[in-house]
Amino acid sequence: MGGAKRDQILERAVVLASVEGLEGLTIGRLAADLGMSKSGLFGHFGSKEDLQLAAIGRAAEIFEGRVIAPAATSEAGLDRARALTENWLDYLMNGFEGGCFFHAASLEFDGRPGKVKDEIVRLTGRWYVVLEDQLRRAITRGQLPSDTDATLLAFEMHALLGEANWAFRLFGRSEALTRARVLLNSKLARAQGAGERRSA
Amino acid sequence: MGGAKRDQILERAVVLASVEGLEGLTIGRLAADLGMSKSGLFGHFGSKEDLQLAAIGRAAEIFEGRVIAPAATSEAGLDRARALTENWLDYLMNGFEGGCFFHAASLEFDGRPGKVKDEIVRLTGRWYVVLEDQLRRAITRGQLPSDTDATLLAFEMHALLGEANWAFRLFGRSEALTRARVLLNSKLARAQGAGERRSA
DNA sequence: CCTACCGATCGGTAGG
DNA sequence: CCTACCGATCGGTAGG
Repeated sequence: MGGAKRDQILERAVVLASVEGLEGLTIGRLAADLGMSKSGLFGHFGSKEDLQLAAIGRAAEIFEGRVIAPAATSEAGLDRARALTENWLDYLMNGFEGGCFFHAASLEFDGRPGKVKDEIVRLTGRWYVVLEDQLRRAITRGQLPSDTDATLLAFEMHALLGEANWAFRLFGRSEALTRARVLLNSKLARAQGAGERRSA
Repeated sequence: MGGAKRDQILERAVVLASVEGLEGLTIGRLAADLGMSKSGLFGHFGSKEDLQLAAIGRAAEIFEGRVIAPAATSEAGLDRARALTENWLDYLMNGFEGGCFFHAASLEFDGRPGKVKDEIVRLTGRWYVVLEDQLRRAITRGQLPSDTDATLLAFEMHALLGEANWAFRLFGRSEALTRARVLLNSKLARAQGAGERRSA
C-alpha cells in the first residue's frame, strides 16, 4: 500500500542501506538526503523496524526483477540455472552501490533476532530454493547426472556468488566476478558432461 | 604496550563486535558490560577508531592462534591446506559467539573507506595468501596436478568456508559446516587423484 | 507534510 | 581510573 512518495523514500533507503548497513540507515540521514523533515518521513512508517522491513521488501522486488524474472525466458533446468547465476553477477556489477543487499544484511542481522532477521532468512531461503529447483529439474531432464546432489551443488554455486560479492566489494577488483563465472561454467559443464556420457 | 586491563577490554570488545558489528560496538555499552566508566575505558584508546583497530588486532591474534598456528604441525602442502580449512571450521563452531569476525567485519566496512577497512583488507588478504601458498606448495610437491590453478582453487575453497559461516549463522543449522567439509574434501581428493594418475 | 520538542545515547573532553 | 559534562544525533511524539 503505497503512494509515490513512499516508493521514492524506499528507493533511496535501499541504496543507503546497502552502503551503510540496515541498522546504520537512520531516519534523520534519510530525511535530509531526500530534503524532507524527519517526522514527515516517519509518517510513512510506524517505526524504524517497519522502515527496515519495507526496505527489505523493496530490495526483494528489485532482486526479483533483475535476477529471477529475466531467467524465466530461459528453458527450465540447466539453462535457467545458468541464467540465474549470470543475472546475479550482472546485478552485482550494476545493482546497488553497496553490493548485494541481502548478503550484507544477512551477516549484519544474523546476531540480532527479530522480525527483520526473520524476513531476511525467509527471502534468502526462497532464493536458495529457486536455484536448487532448477538444478533438480536439470537432473529430472537428464541434463545433469541422476546422482547429482542438488543441495550440495546449490551450496557450491551460492558459495561462489557470495565469494564474488565479498571479494569484489572488499578488494574492488572485478576479477572476482570473472573467477566466479569461470568456476560456475566449468562446474555445470563438467556435471553436464558426466550426464551426457552416462546417457550415451 | 598493553596492560592486562586493556587486554581484558579487547577480549570483550571482540566478542561484542562479532555479534553487534564493529560499528555497533559502542564505548558506553562496552564499559557497562565490564562494570567500568566510559571515560575510564576510553583512556585506553584515543578514539573509537583506535578501539576498533585494536579489536581487529586482537581478533587477528585469535585467528592466528586457532587456525594458522596449529596447522604448522602438518606437513607443508596439501596436508597443511587441509589442516587450515579444518581448523577454520572448528573455530567457526567454537570461536566467537557471532561467527567469523572478519567475514562480518569485511561486509560491514566494505562501503566505509578508512583505516578500519584498510586493516580488514590487509589481514583478510594475508589469510587468503596463506591458504593459496599451501596449494602452490602442494603443486610443486606433486600432490596436486601441475596445471592446477592455485588462485582459482583458493577462491573456491574460501568461498565454501564463507558459505558455511553465512549459512550456519543465518539458518542456525550445522549442516552447512558438514556440507563445506564434504565439498572441501572431495575437491582436494579429486585434484590429488588427478595428480597421482598423471604422475603414475 | 511541518515545527518543535522528548529522553536516551552517541563519541569525546575537562578536571581531578 | 572516576564524576560531570559537552554538542550532536538517535528513534519517536505532540500538535497542528
